[in-house]
Amino acid sequence: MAMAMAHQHRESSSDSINRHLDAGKYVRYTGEQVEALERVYAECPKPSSLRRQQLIRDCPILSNIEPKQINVWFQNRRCQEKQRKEASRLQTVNRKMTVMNKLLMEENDRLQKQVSQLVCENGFMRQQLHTVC
Amino acid sequence: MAMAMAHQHRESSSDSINRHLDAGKYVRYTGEQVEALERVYAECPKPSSLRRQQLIRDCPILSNIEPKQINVWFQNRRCQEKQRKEASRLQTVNRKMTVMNKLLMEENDRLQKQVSQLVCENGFMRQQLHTVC
DNA sequence: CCCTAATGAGGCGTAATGAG
DNA sequence: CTCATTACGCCTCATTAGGG
Repeated sequence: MAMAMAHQHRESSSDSINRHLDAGKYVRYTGEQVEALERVYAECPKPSSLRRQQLIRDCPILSNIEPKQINVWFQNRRCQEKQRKEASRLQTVNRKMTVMNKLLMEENDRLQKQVSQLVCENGFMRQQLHTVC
Repeated sequence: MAMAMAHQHRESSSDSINRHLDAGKYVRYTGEQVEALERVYAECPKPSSLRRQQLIRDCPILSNIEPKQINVWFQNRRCQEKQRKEASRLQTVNRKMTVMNKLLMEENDRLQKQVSQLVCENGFMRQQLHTVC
């Protein structure tokens, strides 16, 4: 019945490569492509349009990507870095604060004890002065 | 049973039918649409596929959106909330830590002064005891 | 630039199916 | 029957891409 039909093989003719070749708009770039782009990004996160065109020319791996897409890639890449950087900044600040907090509490404790000690000695001496006079 | 339903729906509205419908690709949903979706989201961030279909039926504003798109909307919405929540959590923790830190430093300061004071008194009395004996 | 819609990859749970 | 496999649906996550 319907259940049996359901398990017939569905025509999955959408290989990622075919998708790219026909009218499919959305493509994942290959590991190599991303790697190449990342290498450029590391040196220059904001390449000029000239630089981008050069990139496409020199790098055969990227030749099937449109200049506009390259531009979008860099925009998205910058955005991503910004977000990650902010997140990790907050994390770092957080960690440091935690450590600082701990140290302060320890110091606080130490001072508390010191105060008690001194107060104690103080009282003792005060008493001795009284008995002497 | 739920599976069977899902498959039936899959069969009835086959891929080929959907193809030409998503010819006009990327659309921003209107304020009203988003508002309606948000209202549902507030109560149920993860509606079942049945619930989503209901939603489309009851809500004329959403009738021109495909079930799949509704699903995508909820997925993206959940993702967004998660990110925002995490970010604001970190901010909050940070603020609290800052306050805590400040208080601790003040307390520390106070204790420092108290210690100096006590040490001073202490030295003085020690001297007095010496002169007396 | 920013926000967000759309897509692909990969993981998880489970119903269907086949082998023993 | 049980156990392993597998195909499917749904989810998250990261990524690509469209428009304001």
